Amino acid sequence: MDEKSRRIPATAPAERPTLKTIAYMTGLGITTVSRALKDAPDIGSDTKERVRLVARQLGYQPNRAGVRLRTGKTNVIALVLSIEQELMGFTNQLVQGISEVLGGTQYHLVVTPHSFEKDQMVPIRYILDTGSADGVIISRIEPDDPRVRVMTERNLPFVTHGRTDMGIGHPFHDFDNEAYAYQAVEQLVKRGRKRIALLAPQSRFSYHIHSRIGFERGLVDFQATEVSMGRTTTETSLDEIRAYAERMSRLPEPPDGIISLSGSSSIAMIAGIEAAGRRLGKDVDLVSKQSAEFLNWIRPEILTVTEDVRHAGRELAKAVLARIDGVAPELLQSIDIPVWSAMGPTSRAARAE
Amino acid sequence: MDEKSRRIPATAPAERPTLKTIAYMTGLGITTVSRALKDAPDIGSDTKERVRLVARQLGYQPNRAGVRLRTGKTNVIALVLSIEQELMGFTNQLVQGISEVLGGTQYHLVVTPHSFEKDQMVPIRYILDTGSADGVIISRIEPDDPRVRVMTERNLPFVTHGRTDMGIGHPFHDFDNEAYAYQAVEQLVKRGRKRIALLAPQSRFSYHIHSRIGFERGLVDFQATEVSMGRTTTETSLDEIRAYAERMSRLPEPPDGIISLSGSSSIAMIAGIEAAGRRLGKDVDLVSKQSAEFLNWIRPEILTVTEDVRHAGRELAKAVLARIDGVAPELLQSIDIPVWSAMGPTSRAARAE
DNA sequence: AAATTTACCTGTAACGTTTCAGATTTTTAC
DNA sequence: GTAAAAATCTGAAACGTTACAGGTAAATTT
Repeated sequence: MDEKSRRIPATAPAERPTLKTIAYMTGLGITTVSRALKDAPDIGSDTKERVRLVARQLGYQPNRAGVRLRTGKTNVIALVLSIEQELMGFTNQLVQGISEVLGGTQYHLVVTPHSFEKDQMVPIRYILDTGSADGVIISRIEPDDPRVRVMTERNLPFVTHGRTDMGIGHPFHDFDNEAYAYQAVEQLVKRGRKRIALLAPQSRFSYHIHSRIGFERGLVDFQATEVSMGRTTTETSLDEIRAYAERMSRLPEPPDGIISLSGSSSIAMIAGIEAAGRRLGKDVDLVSKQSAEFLNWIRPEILTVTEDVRHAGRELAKAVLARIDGVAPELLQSIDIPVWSAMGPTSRAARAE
Repeated sequence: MDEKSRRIPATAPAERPTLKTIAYMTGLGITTVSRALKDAPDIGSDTKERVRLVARQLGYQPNRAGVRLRTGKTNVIALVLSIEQELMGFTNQLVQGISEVLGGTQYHLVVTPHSFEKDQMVPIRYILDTGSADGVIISRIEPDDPRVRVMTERNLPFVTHGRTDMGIGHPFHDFDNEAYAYQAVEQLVKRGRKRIALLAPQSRFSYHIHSRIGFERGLVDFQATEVSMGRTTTETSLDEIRAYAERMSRLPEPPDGIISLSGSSSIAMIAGIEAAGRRLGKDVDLVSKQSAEFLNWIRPEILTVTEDVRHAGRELAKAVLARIDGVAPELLQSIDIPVWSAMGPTSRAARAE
């Protein structure tokens, strides 16, 4: 009775409205309200209108736990990431792109990282066992990918950022790394380069193979030769990449063209090359893919292709949503082609030097 | 009866176990099982042991929707991000750090971006209205931040990446930008620099103020003068930063020292400085904060402080979890101090040139 | 006018969990 | 040997939702 001992303090938020609230306010049954909000055919149109009005007025939002418990629908998209992902803005862009699409829907984005390559399956199994997502987005795809196999078997909608080679028609979005590598060779040969090195990802990834194929096709078509990068990949530590690049640059016949699949690796490459006294754009040309526009700020001479990861995020999100809605996997496959950067504002800086 | 028309195909996953399953297998009541798994004091210790054994055997995981519906506990931490966040790996690192901590718990990480500064409150209100998270992590903090106010009022556990000045004791983790700016001036003066410019974030952010304070204190203590950056901030587009840096570098008395609060801005600064024909380390020194080690790969001469955003992520996650567990906000406040990079491997590259 | 159809609405049950208020058995106290 | 206390266990109810099986009244058919 005392003012201070009230259950509900003055600042308490209004109780969250439920179907019951709306049912009470409209004088209808809970079922009717539920069906009205779903635009079911057996509800009168004026009733629907009335229910919708009240629902809007109250700011009704369906309780996700209720829906999930009853129907199993989580309204969650899981983004499964390896923590070894590229540093330079990749995840950021991907998340932004996905969110752009999910923003207009009831879906939430849950980010689920896993530590090591061995644990690849852990988050997938967790999602399968607990039913904690309606759809999954994975990256760092391998040609024969166990994650793809198990999600296909268990009928969990998913999309891959990258392609597999498993004879399973699944949704994917990919960047055309084959075309990139091929065109990169072409660009280098056009600049008179003949001895070319390819810094590719680890061989287990699908895009290693794609870039190798494009690269080798390019070597043949444009008549250049390969200089080996040894065991160095884009996953190698930057220090080691730098060291390797320096050693390679001091060879009697060093490469005069280098193609890199990763922006951060390129930074280390440049350091190594220049440490050996070779000059970019003069002694050697570098072609690099990047996920954020930054290499040309540093060295305008670099030929760059910026993979639009944000766009990839949008495509991936749209694909997985469509898959959840039952669209055939074959209709949810897309590939981005490389776009070569025109020399940007920094080219002026270069000329001024 | 026909093999093909069975309800449960050979590949069907075993039904997910629930408390009911365990109750049935142990011959106990559902309540008992529930209490046993929570280690409640009114359950016999041998019963507990038995229940735990069966639960482990079955791979029992509590149904999150059930828990959430009944208790309101979501087991979700929401990371609220502005899409204008720094490009170079910031989000990535933050997410990784948070996940590292959440990985050992029942909590999931939901990433909730919002588009514009105007919409700052939208995701917060959504979370409050729908109870969709047990805790919230926000960044880009303002001295008087409406998000902090409303979450405090409504008693929603949260932690800020940055400090406020509202007289509200709330959990935060921050980088000591004041110390950074102060020490940056010191470093520059030590190198004989006297006319110093500060590229700070927009003035509405708390860390603008902190860096200004440290900067101005440094100017006084070490007897240097300021060269204005005009309206240029770390949020200005890279093109404009470059243009401003170039113009500034062509002044009759250009700055001989520049302090930058953002790694990507520094790239644009460098481009502008060099476009004007000035040389880093010779005519002008640059001090920069960065969230990933990359500036010294590019220009070894830059004095860098790398903010360990991954560590920040861990601290933020730990703080918000502790806050959920009722730990006093005042005990959940931490500040990282600047760590100046020793010249790394690239310094060799620099010397070799 | 009766039978049938149509249009519209609704109560019950269930999803998996926890809280509450007991219930039963065993132990302790006297 | 009985009363009280302690130790263990449990069913019912509720969180918010939707599927199901039906109910009622009006409109249509015959």
